[in-house]
Amino acid sequence: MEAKRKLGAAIPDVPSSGTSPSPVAPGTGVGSLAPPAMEPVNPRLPIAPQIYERLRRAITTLLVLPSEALSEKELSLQLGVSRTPVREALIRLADEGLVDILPQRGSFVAPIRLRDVEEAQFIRESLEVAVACRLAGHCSPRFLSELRLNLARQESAVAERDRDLFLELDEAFHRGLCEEAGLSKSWRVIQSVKLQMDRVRYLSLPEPGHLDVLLAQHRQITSAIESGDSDEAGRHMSAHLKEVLGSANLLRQKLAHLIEK
Amino acid sequence: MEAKRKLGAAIPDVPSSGTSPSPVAPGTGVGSLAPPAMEPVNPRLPIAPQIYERLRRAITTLLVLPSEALSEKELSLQLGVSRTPVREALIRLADEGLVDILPQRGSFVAPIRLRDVEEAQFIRESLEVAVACRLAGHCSPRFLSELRLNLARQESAVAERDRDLFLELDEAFHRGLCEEAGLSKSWRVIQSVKLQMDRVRYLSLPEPGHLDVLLAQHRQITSAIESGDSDEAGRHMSAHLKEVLGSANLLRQKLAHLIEK
DNA sequence: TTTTGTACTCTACCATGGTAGGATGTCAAT
DNA sequence: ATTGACATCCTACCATGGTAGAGTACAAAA
Repeated sequence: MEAKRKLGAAIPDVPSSGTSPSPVAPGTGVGSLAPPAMEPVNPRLPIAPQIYERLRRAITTLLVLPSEALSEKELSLQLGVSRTPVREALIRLADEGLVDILPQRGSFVAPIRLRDVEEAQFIRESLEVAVACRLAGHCSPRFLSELRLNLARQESAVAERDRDLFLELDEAFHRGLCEEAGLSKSWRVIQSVKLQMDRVRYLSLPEPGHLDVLLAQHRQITSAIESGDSDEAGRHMSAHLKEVLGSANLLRQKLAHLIEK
Repeated sequence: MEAKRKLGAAIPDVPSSGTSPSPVAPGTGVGSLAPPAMEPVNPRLPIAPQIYERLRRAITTLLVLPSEALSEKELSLQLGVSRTPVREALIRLADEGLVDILPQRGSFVAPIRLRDVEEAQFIRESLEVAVACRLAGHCSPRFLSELRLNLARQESAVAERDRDLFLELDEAFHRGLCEEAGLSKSWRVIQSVKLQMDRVRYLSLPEPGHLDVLLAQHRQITSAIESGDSDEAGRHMSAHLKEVLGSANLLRQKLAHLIEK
């Protein structure tokens, strides 16, 4: 049974040596200008979520750029599926603000709207501050040790300049707080609005001291939660999340061609 | 050939006027096994959103009860459309937690999960408290007068015991705060999670003094915002939103057959 | 040169048929 | 009487064809 997938691994599934040999060699130009060259889907699993995941990744990593067209037909051809699951994926992406669907005209990668990024930051901060406040002094020892382990791994990631690993651990850190508080739906909301910030974040160059600052803030948040100081936990979380957006302002001029408004 | 409906229905239905009085008495239950009997769609407008809207209303007003089956085929027959837009509507409702889609088994109205209702309340409160804090002292005079007008209309609605009108004005009140703060996406999130609370709220019988309490809280919030007292605005908003959920606990026993966990 | 009408192209959108898999009822075997 | 296998039904899911509408390019008229 290859359909069983454990939850918790942030690594996307790799259909390693898929059952069906793709008739189209990816990257060799099937006739389009700049194909995203995404991996083919696994036909044994529900297709629509796979399409969604691939498109989401392609958009947040700027593999496809804002205002680029996302044709149902073209995508279905490239991915070797019909238009229906592609359409379902596009609808969901449109719900999350990553795609603009213009009826009878086409679907396009949404521009980076600074307004939306700032509001996403507002929503995330509002929720996570409340999560931190609620969590302060109500953690299981088991969870606190997990948190400390995560922080230790963050430290080694910083030491090794492994930015991708750090971002992964960062995500696990914040998700863990929500789940320990029994607020899984809140994390879903955060994740949804965070997509708007991810594109900007992906562009922020690895400034040397930045990760150290973030790690230090993670430690402060953890300490405040552990000691049960609700206000302090909220303050540190607020400062931490403001830090993330700070990099966006630095990019404003540099990315004028990608940003709207 | 159900596609040949081009010239038939030129009658413009009223999509979201909101004031359509539902003839369903909340306490008596729907009683019969009668089908939802929803209005037919307008084929000139995009169909899928119309289906979504009708189903959302039917679920939040308990016209269809939890764990009831929502078959794509059956709904498409009842509404006179194909299964595709029905499916798209169901997917969106599943995203919002009002429908459970079990692959290859069926789609069902989600049970009222008290956990989810409480978390929806948490999310809403976190966001709206932050909105109120941000808004305090930063309102245009024009908006404040609008707010006062809304409060006056609320007062007359309370005087006339018009609960539906009050709920409508209540929604406009909270939405207005978000929009004045330039946080339209936040309102979308609030609206999305509020769906979980709406089913419970729809069941709360009209206790005589309840609307007066809510109105008084609206006034307190407005005053705090007007005077620029951020903390006070947040506190009043928090108390106000906690009040809404309070009725849920009263219903816990009464609705055990509708509520899960 | 500017404006307008028109044919064409491309798109999302919907209808509809086919398919795989879970659920259930029936019947035989123990 | 209980249990197991099997046949049937029903479901979501996907593939695919058709349709109307918005953009666009070009030609004709002012």
